[in-house]
Amino acid sequence: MGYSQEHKAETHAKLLKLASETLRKDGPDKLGVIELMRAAGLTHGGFYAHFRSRDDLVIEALNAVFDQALARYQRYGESLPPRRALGKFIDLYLSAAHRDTLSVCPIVTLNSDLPRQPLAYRAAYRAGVQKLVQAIGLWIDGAGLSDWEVKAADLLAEMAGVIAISRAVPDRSLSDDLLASARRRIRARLNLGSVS
Amino acid sequence: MGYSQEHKAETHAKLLKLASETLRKDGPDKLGVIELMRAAGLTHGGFYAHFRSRDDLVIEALNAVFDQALARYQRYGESLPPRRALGKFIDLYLSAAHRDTLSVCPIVTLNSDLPRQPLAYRAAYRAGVQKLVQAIGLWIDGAGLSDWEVKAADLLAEMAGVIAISRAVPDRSLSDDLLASARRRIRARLNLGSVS
DNA sequence: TGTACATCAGTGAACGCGCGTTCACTGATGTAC
DNA sequence: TGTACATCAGTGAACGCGCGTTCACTGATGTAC
Repeated sequence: MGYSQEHKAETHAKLLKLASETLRKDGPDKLGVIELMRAAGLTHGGFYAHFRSRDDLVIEALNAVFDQALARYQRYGESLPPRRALGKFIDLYLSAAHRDTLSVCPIVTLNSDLPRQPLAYRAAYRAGVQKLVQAIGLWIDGAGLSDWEVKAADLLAEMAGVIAISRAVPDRSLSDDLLASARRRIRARLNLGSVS
Repeated sequence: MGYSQEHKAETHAKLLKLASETLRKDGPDKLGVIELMRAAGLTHGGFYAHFRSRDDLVIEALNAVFDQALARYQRYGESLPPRRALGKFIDLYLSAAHRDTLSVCPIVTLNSDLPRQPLAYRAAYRAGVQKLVQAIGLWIDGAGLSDWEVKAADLLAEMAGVIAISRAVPDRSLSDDLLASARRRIRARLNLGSVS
């Protein structure tokens, strides 16, 4: 074999990493085969040694994007008790830094695109959302609150909405107020106190 | 003139109506010149008698979509005092019907696409969001609540987020609970009572 | 009132371009003897 | 250890396709006389 199995796996991983970045930044429609291979320093024909089709790539990248988000969020709460973890997660999610960094939470980046995409993409998206809901739900449940599933979905919904609007609102100080007000309100609702 | 001025204006209006429907349903990237003209029963070449470019079309359609939403929301509250208007708006927005009807609120439909679009599109989008915030703010202010601008932006953010997540959540009954819980919470927050 | 002309919304072939995919190939390396 | 062969990741030209845009045109109708 001209290339070892590890070499192929490495290339596949590199492609997936690049693809997930593009997906987060530019959405599923802009994730192109030729551009991806160029970014990886390869030529487009080689793509089909790694993925059966562009559709397969998008689905793998969707899964990767949610797995990355999940890992990041879990790192936020590492070695913290559930209430503290939840508070930290909320503060980081609703920070000006998150608002100003495109492409962080896949829900914010993909929520309006995905309902228009093919069924297979939507299934991957929904599975990703569910994984996030369940991870956040663990903290909520651990904090002794009831109805963790509804509360977790609610929390993600509200925070994603706030980030989306905070990016669209023309007035910077209104945008900052929006984030601060949402942080306060959500913390109060979940009995988290005002500072982590 | 082979065609009267009114005829041209009518065709322009028809194109804009079709374009805004496509924009709401399929997003800015899927709003195509050829498809639009075909839908209007015309051939693609004639497009340039009505719009200077596809970009101009998208921007006009963005404005139209927000104007339509604004008009619809204002119709909800017609001849109602502000508190009642606000309550009705919230109930209709967070209804299962809205969740199951794609393409109603432009914020839900466009929020993740728009940040990736050209500057001119984003400007139109932001202007539209601002118009909605101000219209909702009028009700909030009229209901005697402080900080109407933050509260209005907040309200739109949360409701748009809830609709987005309620569409992505695989479990139907969780999705319904999500809507009901958001309605209750938002009504309570704005002192609107539990029934309109 | 009747005729010649100008206007311009709409036509449809053609353009360049980028896309996803195919395919005959290359050539470095692992395997068989 | 040395040689012949098989493998297969990656190459790059080519494909069909749909896109936005251009452009010479058509022909129904308003205007000028």
